[in-house]
Amino acid sequence: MDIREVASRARVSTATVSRTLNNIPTVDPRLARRVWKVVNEVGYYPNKLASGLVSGKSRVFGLIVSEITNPFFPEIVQTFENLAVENNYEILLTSTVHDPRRMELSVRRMIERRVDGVAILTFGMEDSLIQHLRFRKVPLVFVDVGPDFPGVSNIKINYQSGIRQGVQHLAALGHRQIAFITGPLNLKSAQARRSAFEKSMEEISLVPGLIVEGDHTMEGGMRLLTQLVESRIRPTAVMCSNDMTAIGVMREAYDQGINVPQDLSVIGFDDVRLAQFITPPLTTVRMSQTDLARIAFEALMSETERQAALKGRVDHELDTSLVLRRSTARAPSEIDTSAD
Amino acid sequence: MDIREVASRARVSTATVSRTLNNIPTVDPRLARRVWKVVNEVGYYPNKLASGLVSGKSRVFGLIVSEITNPFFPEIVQTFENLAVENNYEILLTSTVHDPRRMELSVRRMIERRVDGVAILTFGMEDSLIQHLRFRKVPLVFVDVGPDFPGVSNIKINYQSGIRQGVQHLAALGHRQIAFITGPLNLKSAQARRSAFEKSMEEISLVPGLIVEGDHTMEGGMRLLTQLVESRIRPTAVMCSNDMTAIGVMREAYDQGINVPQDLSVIGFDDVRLAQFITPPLTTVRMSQTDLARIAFEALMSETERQAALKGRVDHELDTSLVLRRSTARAPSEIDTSAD
DNA sequence: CTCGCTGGAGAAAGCGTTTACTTTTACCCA
DNA sequence: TGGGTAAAAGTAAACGCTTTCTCCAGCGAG
Repeated sequence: MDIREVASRARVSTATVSRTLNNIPTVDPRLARRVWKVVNEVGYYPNKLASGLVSGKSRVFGLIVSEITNPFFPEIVQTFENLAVENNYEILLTSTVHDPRRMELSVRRMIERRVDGVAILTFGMEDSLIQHLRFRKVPLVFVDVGPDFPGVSNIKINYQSGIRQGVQHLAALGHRQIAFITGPLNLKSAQARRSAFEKSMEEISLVPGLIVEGDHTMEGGMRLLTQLVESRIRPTAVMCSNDMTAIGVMREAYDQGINVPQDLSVIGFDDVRLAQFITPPLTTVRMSQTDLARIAFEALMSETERQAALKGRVDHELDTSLVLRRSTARAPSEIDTSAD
Repeated sequence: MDIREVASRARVSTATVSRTLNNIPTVDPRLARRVWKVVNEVGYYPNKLASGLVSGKSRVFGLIVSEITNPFFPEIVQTFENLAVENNYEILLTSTVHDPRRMELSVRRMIERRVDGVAILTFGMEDSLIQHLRFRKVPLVFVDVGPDFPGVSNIKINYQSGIRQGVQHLAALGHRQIAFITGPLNLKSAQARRSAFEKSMEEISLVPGLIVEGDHTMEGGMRLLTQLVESRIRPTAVMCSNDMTAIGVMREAYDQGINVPQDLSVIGFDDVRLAQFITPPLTTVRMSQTDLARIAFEALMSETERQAALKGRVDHELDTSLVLRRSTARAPSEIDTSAD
């Protein structure tokens, strides 16, 4: 069943069928009705491969993530898909699983399918790969790390705001010894979070002395908690560069009989969905995944719809903010002090 | 840059280029080398829309899930994607979010993109929608609920094996009052799990008296734990129809000061990734998501490659089994008894 | 030496749309 | 009534590949 069949049954040309289906307003309503009737009767579904081929727009957006199983991404993918259906796009989901070969394959797949734009939500993408996409004038959107080129947008995360709130929240609860477990420091985003922590501490005259490098995994969190606990000055609170680390910290604390939050307050980062599911529910800095996805999608849309002439780099902002749950409490030392 | 350009630069015909790219063995190695050289030099990426159009195979598999954010699915999607890249497919991911309109859209999108097969991992798909796909001879694979038609495969889950292990594990720990929180009973899979529980209990002469209907959410688990705890006979262990319910149970137990596993043992179902992340790590019945994905993908592949003539319904089996973690322990009543 | 094969390469016909261009139709005004 | 114009419908040429079919060269056998 193709457009010609529909055309002949509706006694019109294929052009008219095409125009009808695409809601071009110049077609006579009576003809349009005839076309729609046939379309519904025979269950005609236009072939997007064909229309993409001739129109030059596939109506597919690429979405490159590092790992689909990373709890940070499902929410993003879901939101992206919601927006896609709303706007008649499909999404081509690709993961790099931290493998350079897969990264390369990702961009190859995107190009071969002729996507109309790509959101790159993974860190550490080779510049040369990006050039392949730029060379073909594919609209791009990055978070944090986008290169400074026309046609590529960038979503700037405001790490400072949320992390400051976290630090001040802890300080208000009487914590002075606040540790910070960073992410892998080759990641720009991890560096930015650490800097935000340092700055926030210094703002209120606390010294950010207890900073250790983690790796954004639960195992890392577990390992580093034991390390922190054994260190000379033992922290009463620990902030983490992401939620998985915080979850590892809490798990190890539980195993060592350290009570969260009574003995130790912990704050995460990201506000991954499962932060609500653990016990106690994790106080964390939210970087809204749905907002992130929406910004990325809309950046792609507007860049795609825009005529080639005035393509420019557009920056977007995403704020972060603390969400209070139950993994933070008054510092234990406070009580000690008052007991002295 | 298209195939003609490559052909002329390599001084061969487009047919030869096409054959070279598709590894058709009949092309002279010297010509092939010339072609590859040009392909690499100019960075030629064939247009899959065009090749899909003419060959009639898009090399895309559809994957319909209920919600991408449901912790059950990310692992499946990831595995599916891994297999897809290995075999030169793409995946068209679609979620129904429990909305009939989205379901309809899902199948429409699949058809319009001319997918080569669809894995339907969501429950309660309208039969009429499925007909649309069957009508177009799209290979289909279901889990549990596939209709009995040629060309549609079905993955049968063996709920009994894992659930029996769970029950016997609890019994061996001295539990007699074992509750079961079901899923929404309009789901076939939830019914099957309940039946498996009943049967497993009866096998060892325990009465499956404490069965309550849940909804596969954490909130449901929380609500039903309080209900169970207040009931006439209080269970010492509870098995749940899925992990989210179990997590809700554990959370509520924590809030009520009930110690897991000392006061209450809990067993989940699915072995969702985050089951390892909570405290204590959840003992649960594994239904391997990677195996499920692999079976589904391979079913689609073999059905797609198979010549139309001998298409038949193929059934596949997926086993379940208990994975021991730390949410189960000796029944508290045992201790009481021995103290008497 | 010619005939018949065979294997490899090229020519060209689509695949199912969109869209630029052409034709038809209808209407209005001189 | 005729000609001009604008709007709507139709014609047909792409889009970038695959694949069938044709062609040609080379080779062995009669």
